[in-house]
Amino acid sequence: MSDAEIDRLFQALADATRRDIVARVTAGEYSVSGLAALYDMSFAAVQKHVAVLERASLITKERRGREQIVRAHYEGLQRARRLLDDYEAIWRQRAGRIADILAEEPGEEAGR
Amino acid sequence: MSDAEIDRLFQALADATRRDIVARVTAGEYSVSGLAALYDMSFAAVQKHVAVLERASLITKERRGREQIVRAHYEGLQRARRLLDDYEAIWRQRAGRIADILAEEPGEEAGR
DNA sequence: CTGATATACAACCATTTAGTTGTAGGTTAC
DNA sequence: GTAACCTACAACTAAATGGTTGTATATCAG
Repeated sequence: MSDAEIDRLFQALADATRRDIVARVTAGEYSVSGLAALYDMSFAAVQKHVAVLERASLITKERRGREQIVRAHYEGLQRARRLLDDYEAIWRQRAGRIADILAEEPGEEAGR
Repeated sequence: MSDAEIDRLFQALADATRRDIVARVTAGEYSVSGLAALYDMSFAAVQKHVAVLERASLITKERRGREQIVRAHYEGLQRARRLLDDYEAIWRQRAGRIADILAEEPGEEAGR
C-alpha cells in the first residue's frame, strides 16, 4: 500500500460528512441523491464527498438504472484499521523492551 | 469525542511524514531537531508537522533543557483505532441482519 | 559575555479542499 | 416524445494545507 493510498484513506476519513456517509452505506444501501437529501449542502458537494470516498477505496458505486448505488467497501476500512494496529504493535514492542530493561538487575550496564 | 477532534485525528494521520514521526516517537524518544534531521525539509516544516500531531493528541512534547522531547501519546492512537472498530461493528451488525433475512423461511414476509 | 544550538512564530506563496452555481447527458414515467 | 429525475463535470471562490525564509528568544558551553 503506497503512501499516497494511505494519505487518501485517512484524508477521506478526516471529514464528518464523509464519515457519516461511510456509516450509513455500511448499514444499508443509498443512491447518491438519497445521501444528498440527508445533508444541508448541494447535491454536487455530496457527490464530491462520495468521489473522495471512492478514490480512497472506502466505498464503491454501482449503477442501477438512473441511480448510482453507493455501498461500503469493507476492505478499505479494514486496511485503515490494520495500519493503526501496526502502530500499536510498535508501541507494545517498545513497552516490552522497557519492561526488559526494568527487569535487569541493578548494577548491570543497562545500555549494553 | 467531537467531530472536530476526530477530523484533526485523521487529518494528522493523512500525511506520510507525520505517520513516520508517529512511528519513530512510538519506538523511542526524539527531540524536534532530532526529527527534523531525518527529513529533507526545513526545521520549521517539521515543527509544523509536530504541532499538527500535538493538536491531534497523537504526541506530547516535554521540555528538557533547551530541547523539546516528543513522545507518542498512546491514547490518541487508540481512539482512532476504536473509531474504525465502531465502523466494523456496524458492518458486522448488518452482516448479521442479512444472515437473519436469509435464514427466514421462504414464503414469509421478509420485509415485515 | 559570547557564540552556538533549539525552539517558536510570523509572513509569504503555491496548491488543495470544500463549497457554490450552472450546464449537459442518460433514464424513467407518462 | 416530453417532462421529471439522477448523475457528471466544469468553473469559480474562500479557506486550509504544506512548504519556504526570516526573526526573536531561551539555553548551554566556554
